[in-house]
Amino acid sequence: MLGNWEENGNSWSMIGNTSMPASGEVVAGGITYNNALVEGDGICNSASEDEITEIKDLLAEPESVKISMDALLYYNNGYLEKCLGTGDVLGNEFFHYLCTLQSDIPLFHNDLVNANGVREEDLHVTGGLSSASDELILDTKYIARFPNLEYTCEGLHSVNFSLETCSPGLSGRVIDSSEALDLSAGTMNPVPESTSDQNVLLLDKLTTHELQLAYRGIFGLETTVMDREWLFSRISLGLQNFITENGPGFLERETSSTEREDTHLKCSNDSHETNSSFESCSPGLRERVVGGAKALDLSAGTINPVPVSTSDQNVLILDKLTTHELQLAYRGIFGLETTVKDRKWLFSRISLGLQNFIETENGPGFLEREISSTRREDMHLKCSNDSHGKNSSFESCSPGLSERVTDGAEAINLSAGTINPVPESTSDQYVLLFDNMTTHELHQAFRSTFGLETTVEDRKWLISRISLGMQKFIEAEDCPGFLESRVSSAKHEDMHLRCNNDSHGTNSSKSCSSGLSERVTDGAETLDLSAGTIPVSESTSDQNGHLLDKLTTQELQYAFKNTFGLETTVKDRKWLINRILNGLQNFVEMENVSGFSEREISSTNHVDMHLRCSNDSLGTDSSLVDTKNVSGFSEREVSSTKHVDMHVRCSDDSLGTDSSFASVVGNWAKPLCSSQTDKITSLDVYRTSHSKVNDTGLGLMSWRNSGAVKKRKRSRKPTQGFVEASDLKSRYCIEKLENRITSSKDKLNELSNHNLLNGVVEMASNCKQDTSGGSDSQVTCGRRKAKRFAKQNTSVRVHEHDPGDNKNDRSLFDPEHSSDLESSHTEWQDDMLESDDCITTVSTRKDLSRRKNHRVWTLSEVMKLIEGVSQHGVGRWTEIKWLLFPSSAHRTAVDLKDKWRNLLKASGAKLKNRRKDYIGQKGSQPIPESALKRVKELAIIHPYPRPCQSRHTSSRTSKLINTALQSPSNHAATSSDTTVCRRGRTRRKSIT
DNA sequence: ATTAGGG
DNA sequence: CCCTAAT
Repeated sequence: MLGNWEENGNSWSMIGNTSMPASGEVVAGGITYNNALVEGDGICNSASEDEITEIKDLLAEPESVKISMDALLYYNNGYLEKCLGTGDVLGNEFFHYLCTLQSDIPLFHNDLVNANGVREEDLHVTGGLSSASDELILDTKYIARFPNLEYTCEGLHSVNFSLETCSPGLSGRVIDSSEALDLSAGTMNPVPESTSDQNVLLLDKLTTHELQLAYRGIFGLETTVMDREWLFSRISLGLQNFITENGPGFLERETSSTEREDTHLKCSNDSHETNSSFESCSPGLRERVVGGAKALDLSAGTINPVPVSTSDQNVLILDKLTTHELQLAYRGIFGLETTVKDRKWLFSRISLGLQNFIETENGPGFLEREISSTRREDMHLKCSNDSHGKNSSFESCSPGLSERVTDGAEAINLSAGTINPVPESTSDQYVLLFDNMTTHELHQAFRSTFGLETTVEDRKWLISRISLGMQKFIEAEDCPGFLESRVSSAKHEDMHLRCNNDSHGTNSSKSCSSGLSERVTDGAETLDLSAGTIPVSESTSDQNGHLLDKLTTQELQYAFKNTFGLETTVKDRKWLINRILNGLQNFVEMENVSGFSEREISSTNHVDMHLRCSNDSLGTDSSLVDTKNVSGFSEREVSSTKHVDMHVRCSDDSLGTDSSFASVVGNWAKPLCSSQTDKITSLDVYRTSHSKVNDTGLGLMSWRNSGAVKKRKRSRKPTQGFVEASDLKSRYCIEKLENRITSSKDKLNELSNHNLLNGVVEMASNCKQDTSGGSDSQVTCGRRKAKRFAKQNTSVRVHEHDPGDNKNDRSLFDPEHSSDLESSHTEWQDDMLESDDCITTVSTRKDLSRRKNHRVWTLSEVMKLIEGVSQHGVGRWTEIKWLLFPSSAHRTAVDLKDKWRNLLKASGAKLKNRRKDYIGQKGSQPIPESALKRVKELAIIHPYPRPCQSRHTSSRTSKLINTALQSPSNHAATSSDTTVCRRGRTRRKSIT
């Protein structure tokens, strides 16, 4: 025993270096730590007394219980299918396992850096445990019991690699310069082909849940996103970052540790051909901010609407993190410690950070993945057709980057194919410039760039970050002035930095401005943030900048605060304008790409926008925009009562015609005169309107400025339908908002002086015309139209809708909401193509109160349900609904439950009186045998009704044990097992 | 508010 | 899919 110590109530004990049995590649001379706790994401920690006790108790159990330890490990490592009865523990609780950890270096706790410069956090198994310790997890023989102490996981030595190689700082750690990544040069993507290829393949083989775990391992964030592509891309990003941070060796280690070299990976470069055409995805996308004074055109043709499901989930994820975890995430992303407690601020920063990764570090390929991650396979987005299947490879995103060498002269090439080609000359000089700066100067530059203090000493990191930041400046600004000012501030006037717009102007201005127009309302101006492509086009920034130019410095500061949530005292107008433009740009992009910002926005302001655009099969673009609760945008600190909830959706018809976009954003920034005060409550106004739009795809912008807005207090709760109609977060926000509004009118008035929002937009909408629709769809469509019409003509009435109406009346809003409010692609598709047309009114209108809304379950829905059950277990219907059907207004938790019940019947899994002749009902879509089989399996793993939750869940472990005991065997659930498991409601009932 | 279960 | 009881 080398020593014990305590920290924060946790005790660490360092024991001798001999207790770890050799098993392959044991680290020579390693030190073995007892009672190390390895968290699910691979972070090592010391075990608390309780945890040690729990594990000890567990080990004291009879042999028969040992399986639960396996289950624990499986669970911890994401092999859910091997983890029995995880239903009860699948919440958000993590389980840790206690182990003996071996390291060849002393290990300290709490971020202390030891003599070797290895911090605890660098023990992180970067690939996620699932890949890092396969053998440990897969083979329980590695779980051996040691006579005198705790569980020892021999396999853990595999974790050691991260000890050896993960490095806190780049500077001293890049070993082989020939291989090393030079952050100053390109920052991104000098990923060796082989590496990324293998990586991708590797990822490909992981289950979705494993991907989620990998995600967690990398980002330290829990994710429930099911979309594999999304996960791929995120994980890839994360790995990419680790590469840059930890040196190139990482991936190889990662790869080899998985022992999956067998597959060859090929990187197809085909995809980058299509990278460039973001604008083709959404040629006319635009968003409008409307309001008292200005219209904000946030349109970004670029980034396509990310399905709300994703962003919802992201938001939920972030939401579930503690503030401290958010701070950690922040650190992970920005490399900066933060003590900011403001969750919203953290949200936004983290979101921005992720966004930046998307934009600048990974190139268009990522975005394509984003797009593809929407699962809108049927959208026929031109821009992603060919490529998203190949999103796997980094180099396809940035062909040639891998060849880049890392000498400073190579410069920062962030262009990654198509995004923002920075003239090399510029970036070259850039890098040289930075190289000549002192660390302190870099700190200053960093501060000026990001508005954040940093104490990071790593020059390369700083340079890369600053470069990234400057890159954004370059994009957003017409330029030279900015760079020059930077230069001079860095006392390097001798170097001329030039921003050669020519080199990238091509892809920006033209495509960006398609359809852009400056809107003037009420003598106000439009802030046009639109950018057809990622880079902020000149025209864009010109326009916006122009607009911003007219603001006073103070107003700019105010806008800055609204945008970033940061107070600034910077007087430099240009800086402010740039930052604001960038920020707004980020908002747009984030909104569309990652959706993270939704949280940020929604938690403060409330603009609930639902944009939909679809093309009919005749090729005529039609658009529908439904705006709800357009109330505000910006000004978080002051108000915190606004909510912006934007959902942009776009779809193309099967003919692949371009989709058009329309959007609305609330008012922005300009203070209202006090007479407009009450208009701040415009969020209470819920108006929609329709109009047909031609294939300009842009023509549907119509809005009312605040003066035209009818104000109305929402005196009642919205109908259920309305509430349901909004997807989860907006729902929450709405409710919150309502509360706040009613409770703090005064504050609102005050706010209105600051003016946040007051616009209401009416958007034209056009019911999708379904040529394929027979009479059925016509009926449906007609119904929908009727509803919309009703809505249109009674916009405000929506709120007056008597909540006491028959519940079924929610259908009045349902379709609207389900199609307009959802942005989940899948959902939308379901709605538009399936559900909508499949809604059948069973009874005639005579029996309105009794009518039955029958929506045929689509196969995709069924699959989602199955996936949901497998993930969350039976009985967590709400959870499943939120996570997998986040935007389906129909498909309530009850529906899911019912459907599952039916699936059980159909699958032949025994549920009560199973009728074999159930089989498929005619008319309904046949469920593939494989799916039914899956259901059957799940029925075994997750007995239905699910077992009652153990009452005594005092400890996580015991909870898990209970769970494991309830389903003793995953390998072969015997009938007796099942019986044991079946102590659900049925049984209780029989007892009663 | 959510779930189980009957209809 | 609806409804209700139970929690």
